[in-house]
Amino acid sequence: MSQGNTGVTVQAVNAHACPVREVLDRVAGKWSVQILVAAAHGPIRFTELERGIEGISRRMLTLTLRNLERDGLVTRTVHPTVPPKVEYELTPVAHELHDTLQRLTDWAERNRVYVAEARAAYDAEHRPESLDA
Amino acid sequence: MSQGNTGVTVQAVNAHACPVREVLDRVAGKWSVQILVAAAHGPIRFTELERGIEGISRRMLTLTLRNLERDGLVTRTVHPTVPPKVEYELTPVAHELHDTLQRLTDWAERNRVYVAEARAAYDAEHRPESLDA
DNA sequence: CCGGATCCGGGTTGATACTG
DNA sequence: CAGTATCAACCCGGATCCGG
Repeated sequence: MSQGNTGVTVQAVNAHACPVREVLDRVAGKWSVQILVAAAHGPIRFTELERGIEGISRRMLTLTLRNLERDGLVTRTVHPTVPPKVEYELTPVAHELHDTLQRLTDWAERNRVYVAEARAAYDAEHRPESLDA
Repeated sequence: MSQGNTGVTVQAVNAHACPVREVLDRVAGKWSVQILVAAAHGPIRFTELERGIEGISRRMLTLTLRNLERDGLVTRTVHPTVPPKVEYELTPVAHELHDTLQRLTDWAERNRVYVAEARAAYDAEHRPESLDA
């Protein structure tokens, strides 16, 4: 448990800087946000998440879920039925975060093309991938 | 320039998922946000940033600045003076982002202790680091 | 003062196989 | 169904040296 493979987040030791990084580090994981979004509608099962996120591995799903649970963003409920059944649900705090995340989404939506164009222009200028000749 | 060390961002190929990840990937870099914050007040010089962020290396500062510029979030202005002088400034779009980021900060501030406690509780429960005995 | 280039370690992710 | 364990690969980030 010391050779780097225990968590999914980045939040190393730089949270001291500013609270912005603190929250970003918490959701900076590759899948955290998607899980938060997927579970926003209500309780959802492990397999449901796995099939709904498309591209995530069992390992990453478990790991990310663990961290989310650790931070008090999701609750884990085990139903001791014959075929095991575990449901994950967002906590109120997580719902607040999800709400805030949507504002970021708005920004992304609004400026998506702007950024894409800026990037294309920059690449055309600095990355001689295809010049006119 | 081919063995992985060309950029600072994460934005690999998973931006297709949702716009949330798209924006998060863009600022998920370890220093992006801090630079955005530091430059929010107005034009700022390279060295100013370097000394103001505390802990960032020249390399990372340059790299992050490049990506920010590439995405159209900052502008780079070179003053051909005797000692070179380069100033960076946020674009309007970046200012919007910065504004949105502050909402996230609010969330972080409000729930900082909650998360910390949740984490402590979880660790105490699942990580036998120090039991009562 | 500003920045590029290379070397190199460490953390995070992914694939796969195994278990209750 | 829900997870865990191991192995390997990849990318990010830091240190340092060199150039304008």
